[in-house]
Amino acid sequence: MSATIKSVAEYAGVSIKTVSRVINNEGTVKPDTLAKVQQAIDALDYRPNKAARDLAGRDNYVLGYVYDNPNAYYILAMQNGILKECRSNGYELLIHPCDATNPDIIDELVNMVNSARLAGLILSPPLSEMPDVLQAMDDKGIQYVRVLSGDKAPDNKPCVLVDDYQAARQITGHLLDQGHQRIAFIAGEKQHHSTTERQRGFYQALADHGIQADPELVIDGTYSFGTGVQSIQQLLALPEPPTALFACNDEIAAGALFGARMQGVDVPEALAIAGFENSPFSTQTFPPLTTASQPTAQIAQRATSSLIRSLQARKRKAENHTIPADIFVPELIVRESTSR
Amino acid sequence: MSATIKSVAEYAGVSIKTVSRVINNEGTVKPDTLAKVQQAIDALDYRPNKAARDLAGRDNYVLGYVYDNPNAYYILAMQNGILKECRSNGYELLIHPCDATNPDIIDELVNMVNSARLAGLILSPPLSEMPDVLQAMDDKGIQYVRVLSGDKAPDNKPCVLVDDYQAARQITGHLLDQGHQRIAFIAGEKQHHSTTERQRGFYQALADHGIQADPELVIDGTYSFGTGVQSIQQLLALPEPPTALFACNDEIAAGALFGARMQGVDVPEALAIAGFENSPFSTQTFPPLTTASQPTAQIAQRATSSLIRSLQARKRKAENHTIPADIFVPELIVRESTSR
DNA sequence: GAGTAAAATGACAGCGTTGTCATTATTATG
DNA sequence: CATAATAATGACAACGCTGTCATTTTACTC
Repeated sequence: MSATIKSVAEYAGVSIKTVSRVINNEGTVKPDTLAKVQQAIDALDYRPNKAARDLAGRDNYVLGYVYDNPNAYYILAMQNGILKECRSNGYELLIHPCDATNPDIIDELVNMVNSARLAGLILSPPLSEMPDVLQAMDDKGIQYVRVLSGDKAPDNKPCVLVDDYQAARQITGHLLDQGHQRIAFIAGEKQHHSTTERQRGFYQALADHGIQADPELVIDGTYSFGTGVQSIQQLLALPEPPTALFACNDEIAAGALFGARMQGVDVPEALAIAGFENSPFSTQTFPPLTTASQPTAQIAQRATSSLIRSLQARKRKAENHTIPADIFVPELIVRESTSR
Repeated sequence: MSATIKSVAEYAGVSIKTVSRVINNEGTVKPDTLAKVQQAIDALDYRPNKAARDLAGRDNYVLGYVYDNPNAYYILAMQNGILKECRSNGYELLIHPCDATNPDIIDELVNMVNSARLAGLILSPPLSEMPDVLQAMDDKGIQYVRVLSGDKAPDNKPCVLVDDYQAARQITGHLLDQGHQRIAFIAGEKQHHSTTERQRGFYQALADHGIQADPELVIDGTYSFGTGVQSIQQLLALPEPPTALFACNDEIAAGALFGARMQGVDVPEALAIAGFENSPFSTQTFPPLTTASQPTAQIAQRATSSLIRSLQARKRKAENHTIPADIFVPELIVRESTSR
């Protein structure tokens, strides 16, 4: 039988409430009392019973990860990062897949948070970028942290930023450095900020080099292999086809690579291709794809840690405890698909 | 405020204990009482409070899903299926990614089960196929359910079977029906039973048609795009190359498709290619891949339900409550990659 | 050193469920 | 039809913790 708060209290010669104060860092315990209790906790190898805490306390020590994103690798990496941080802080994770296009999505989320008594929510794109969802969470007083694309926080609510703009600028810059002048861009879903940010970075890099973007070379699509295949056909059929392509993600890039091969166009000799996201398969294409790597698990971990800290701060009524937003810049990974 | 067992009891006009009996499937409730309670539960949208159950009861209502599988789609599908069943039974899910090649894996698992007080474990390949892991679980009295490849249960401990053998036989049969005689096979990791079962099905189908398998046409590899690319080069370089290929999964098939194109070999005209698993990208290759679809989420759901039932049975001391193993046969999906 | 404010500690009632055991309704038996 | 055996239901005390509020101890003032 494992130790309970009662046995710790007896061992330390204090009341259970004092032990409770110690384990919750309430800070109103005298240093020598605290030492006694700490020692008792260590001696008995006491670990608070989560079920009892949840039942007795106001909040549950459970965080929620809500996602709707077709990219399984991304979700899993997020999940792993969140999990890691949850574990080291005694929190548990509730996973909730959902459909962001569902008109009742807001009710669904509010319901879930209430019925599972979640302490807070971790939101990734596209949910983290839906104003009405965020508004509803604010209205209901539900704590959350967002992972979103951008180079500065849109407001002062907790978020972790992924600077797709900067990374896209670097990738495009890399292509330009290789001597390319006609560079095509294939976009993903416009609802994802990542797409617009990457596109913004693309344009900025061209501007940096004094190059006027050719609208014919910019194609809208979805984050899919199919988009890559179709778009590259369209691009190669142009009177003056591009010599390089920046695809909004690796799946599009892989599709474009496939499409180019189908038309007998050599990569990278006749066409350089860069992707984004550093998906596992980006090393398995022939040639391997130049891409940008976002440390998704690390981003998730940071987001979770920031959520937990703000949760604890709120509990101690430390009102204006603002946590500065972290920014991650995906790192350029050069592989053979853009060799000279 | 969400409904409690007390409000359900009042609504149904019974005692809270009777409601408890209903939600725990204790089976000693009269049919019409049960109906009344069920209706009250539905009307009030009651969901048992996990913390209270955990605290009051002996076991925790938490299941664990332990996985080590490179295929993100598979994991996510499993997870969704498990989650669905967990939710409808008031269980929670603890996700635990791990590395099956880690020598301390067994300690890691036992530790995790104990410290999180898990009620049971859901194991998928390759963990579900590691005898020492299973042995350790048995020794420690940890309940589990396995998802594994096979056409009959290897023992009488709970499992859900995926009949890769039968499905592989069907795919190979489909290729044979198209008139192919020289059919190649590319295998995945031999540690995965799915590989050996699929290979067995392949051989059986050939034997069914009185064809002797040519060892030159059978290549060992890993479940990866790269294996596909390399293997197909090797196969096409043969004096008498195959006219059809059965790849052990879609990733290999996609690689083979890519490799064939690179060599100027048309698919399906000069080479028919079939994969396995019905991965999301199998519709996005050109041409789309013939494959076999395992309803992974459904399999996971069934496995979870079987675990939960056996957990409840054990609780009621119903000693020899054996649940027959479910068998799922993946379904053949014919697409253009094997058209005549 | 008395009086007061503030800090530290404790007593005790829940939280929502399950387990135990007592009670009541139903069925089977002679 | 009475009685025993069994099935169905209920009353109530835990489970281990936190919140509230009362009480005690300490620090500070004049």
